[in-house]
Amino acid sequence: MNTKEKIFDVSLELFSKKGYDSVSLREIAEEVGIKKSSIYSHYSSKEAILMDIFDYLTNLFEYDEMLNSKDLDLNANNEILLQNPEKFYHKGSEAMKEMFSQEKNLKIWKLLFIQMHHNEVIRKFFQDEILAKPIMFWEEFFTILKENNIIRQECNPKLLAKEYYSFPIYLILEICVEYEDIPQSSLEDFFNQAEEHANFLLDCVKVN
Amino acid sequence: MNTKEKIFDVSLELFSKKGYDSVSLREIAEEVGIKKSSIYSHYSSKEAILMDIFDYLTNLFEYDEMLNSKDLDLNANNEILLQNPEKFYHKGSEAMKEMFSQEKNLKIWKLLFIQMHHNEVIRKFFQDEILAKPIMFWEEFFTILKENNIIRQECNPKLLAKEYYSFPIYLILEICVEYEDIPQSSLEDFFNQAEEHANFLLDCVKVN
DNA sequence: GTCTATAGCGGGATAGAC
DNA sequence: GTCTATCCCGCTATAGAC
Repeated sequence: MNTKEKIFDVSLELFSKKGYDSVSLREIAEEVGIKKSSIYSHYSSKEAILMDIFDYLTNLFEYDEMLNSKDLDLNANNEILLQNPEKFYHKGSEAMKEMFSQEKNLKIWKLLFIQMHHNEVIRKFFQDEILAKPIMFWEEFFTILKENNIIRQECNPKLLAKEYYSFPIYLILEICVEYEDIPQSSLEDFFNQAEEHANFLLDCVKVN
Repeated sequence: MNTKEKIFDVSLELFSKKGYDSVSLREIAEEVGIKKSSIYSHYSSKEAILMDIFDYLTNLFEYDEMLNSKDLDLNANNEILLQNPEKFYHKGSEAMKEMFSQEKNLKIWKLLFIQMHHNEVIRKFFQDEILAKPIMFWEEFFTILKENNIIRQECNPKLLAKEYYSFPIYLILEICVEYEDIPQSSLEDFFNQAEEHANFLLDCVKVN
């Protein structure tokens, strides 16, 4: 691993634990094993490191979207929906699990939680990618379930979207507040709770 | 209003917008209308201001708990529960609404959200008072409803507690991310959504 | 690319006149 | 209590030797 990659990794690690402001270049350099001025051979400024990490996040999200677009394009999967509603029914909870399957992802979430108030670009990203877009997806999801009479007609898809999504967000917040390094046991517990939530909510609203 | 109170108010305002680290004494002093060194006639350090604000929060929470203890002592209200289950049934949603009835309270939430990663004392407070204790309350709430056969026997009170509480937490997060100053219209929307959520969840689990 | 040395700045905090 | 002046410190960033 070259020095620039080390700087990147160490910075992500420290920023996600303490926040951008509280981490000094000296601290990063020490952890990497160089002097702080050497950082400027790789990055033009401290802010540039943060933005490099942020670009990485952005790409990661776009990559995930690309991967998922096949399975989660709700319109394209209408046939599956009509032929095998039960299978489609739990696609949501699987997607949610996948979202947090990597510890790295949770580290990124924590960084976003800590950093969004400081940096306008990151705040906007959080607002759009973490809050708004997922809610839109779930709303569409429940709308289709409703249209196809899989869930009860008195259900409000917009409400259900938030019912569905607020739970994992709460779990993430819980984890981020509780741990500096997220233990594996906590992740498994997280999955189980998310799964239980998905089953509960879907059972509540489905026809029959 | 005396100078110390001004410093307090200005600091709460600025800290909740930008976070403790990003606010300088110079900035606070300018807003108050004095020089930064004069702050030390009222507070021994910058940290002392934050801790003064934090003490205020702590008292506010204790005061709320005292006020609510009469109505929300679940054991003491068992009679009401048995005589008039419907009334008790919605006590929860009312308590939830009350929790955010003041704009000041939301400002405090925002401060906690921003600041909890920086300061260990505040992190602990957030973890206990904002996350753990309310969940314990709701778990007890749903346990009693279950014992008295008001909600279905297959319900898991611990899960329901999080189902119930994660929704308003999500709403608060949404508001904190979206606004510097929280507009009245957004607060009303908040109440309506919280109410809709409470009705939805309680309808889902009640017997009949 | 990495180092030492240092500039330049802004932060929190203190001393002492008024 | 408020001011001006100043101190000390740690920060980001730069210059220049190797």
